[in-house]
Amino acid sequence: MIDIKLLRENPDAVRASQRARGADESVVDQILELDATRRSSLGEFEKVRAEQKQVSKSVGAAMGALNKAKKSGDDAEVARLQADADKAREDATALSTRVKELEATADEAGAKFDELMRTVPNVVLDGVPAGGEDDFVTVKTVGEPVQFDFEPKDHLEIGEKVGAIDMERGTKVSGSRFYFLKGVGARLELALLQMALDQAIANGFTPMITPTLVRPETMQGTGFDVKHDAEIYRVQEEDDLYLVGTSEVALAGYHANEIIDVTEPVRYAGWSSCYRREAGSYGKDTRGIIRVHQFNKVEMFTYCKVEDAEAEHAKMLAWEEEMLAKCELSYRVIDTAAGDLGTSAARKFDCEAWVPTQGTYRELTSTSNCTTFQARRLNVRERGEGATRAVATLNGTLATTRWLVAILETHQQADGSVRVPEALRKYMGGLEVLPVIA
RNA sequence: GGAGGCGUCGCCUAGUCCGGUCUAUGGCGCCCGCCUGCUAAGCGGGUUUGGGGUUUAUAGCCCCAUCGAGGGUUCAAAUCCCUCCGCCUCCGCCA
Repeated sequence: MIDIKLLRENPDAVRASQRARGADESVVDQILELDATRRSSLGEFEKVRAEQKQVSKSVGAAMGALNKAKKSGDDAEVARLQADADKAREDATALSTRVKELEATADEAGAKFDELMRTVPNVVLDGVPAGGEDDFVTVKTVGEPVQFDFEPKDHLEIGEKVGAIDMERGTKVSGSRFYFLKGVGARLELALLQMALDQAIANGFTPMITPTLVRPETMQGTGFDVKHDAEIYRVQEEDDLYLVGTSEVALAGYHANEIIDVTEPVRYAGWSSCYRREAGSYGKDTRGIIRVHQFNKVEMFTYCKVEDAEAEHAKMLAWEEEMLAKCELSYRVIDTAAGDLGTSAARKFDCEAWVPTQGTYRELTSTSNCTTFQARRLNVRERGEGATRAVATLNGTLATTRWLVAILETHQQADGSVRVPEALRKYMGGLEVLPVIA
């Protein structure tokens, strides 16, 4: 959720952001109007409510005096006080009715306001390219696309040759886009994730193995729409739970409704399976493990002061690049255009690795600066000068199953074996080459 | 799965049976001040969070909500009723 104060004080900033995203600018004026309505109806309700409380309290006092008089047996006094009490009660009843009406009006105005506020995506940061998916800016390109003196095979063919991937049986057991990683494939993924976790720990992240089923409010707080998002798997027959598409969800929810100390950035590295329905991607990336329903990931997640967010974002990008370098991959970094940012992100950098048989760069990492947007929804705050305020949250990918695609293809050799990148060897018992077994 | 108990403003706690100065008690911790060579002790004050209003404005002041969450009953709910969430104990089942 964006900051209503920003929208009130600088509506043009929000309009500009909406324009850059290709989203509706008119919501700004609609919200300003609903905000005014909401505040005036709230004021009215509170005024009458205060009155009602006064009168109601006087009923209490009258009852007390009445009971005292009854005990002392003064009949004339009892009659008089009884009349007072009845009168007060009558007044209170009338006010109570009025309060209920005003409260209903105020609640309605508040609900309308909230509803529209929730539809507004995060305000993009200065420098984010305007436009849609194709309007990204390439920040830099690192390494050259690998050249082969033989015809390179795609990751699945290699994966099968070295006994790393079994798609056919994955499909048999669970359906399309499911797979088995076996033998060196299983080892390679664990090596990659373990290397990512070690790097994260070295950089001050606390390792976390997170829940992968979460409640609707956790999902929603992170910025996902559980009712309409076709990407989310739901477990709803007996339990109202949702399978996460990333451990970001659990890590963002971790400090929900808390006031935390972010004098220094609080960093978590989440290790989890991730689940995505991949609805609407029929026919796209159907071969191999590039687009699958279930994969594993090590994800960085930071809570920090909003002033520190951009610096932290740069660090996350650098850490992602460090991982790519260790895997000896060629890649480019893109600054995602406003219209292609998620709801929560104010800026997003993707690292895309070169995939030889596709002749293109494919996304391996994504790091988003969500500024205070997620924290406001999840109610994660810090103590500031006299008051509390929302913290900033950021996330970034350190490793995923998809990395195996780029690693297998980039480091393949003429006979179909695969050279293991130096940095990964110690995580694979010193193995230097994945040998051909089929 | 069955039966029961519990959830109070950082922590502990009074209040809940029987609704009405509860404007939620007291202690610990923490903050400010006083006192004192220093420290400790002592004394005084403060100490949930969110929202609205007032103000040039941080402050200050006024108001509303907040006793796990949400509904309900009532002039009035921490207190009575319902639903949900969480924690604990016992029994059963599975490992």
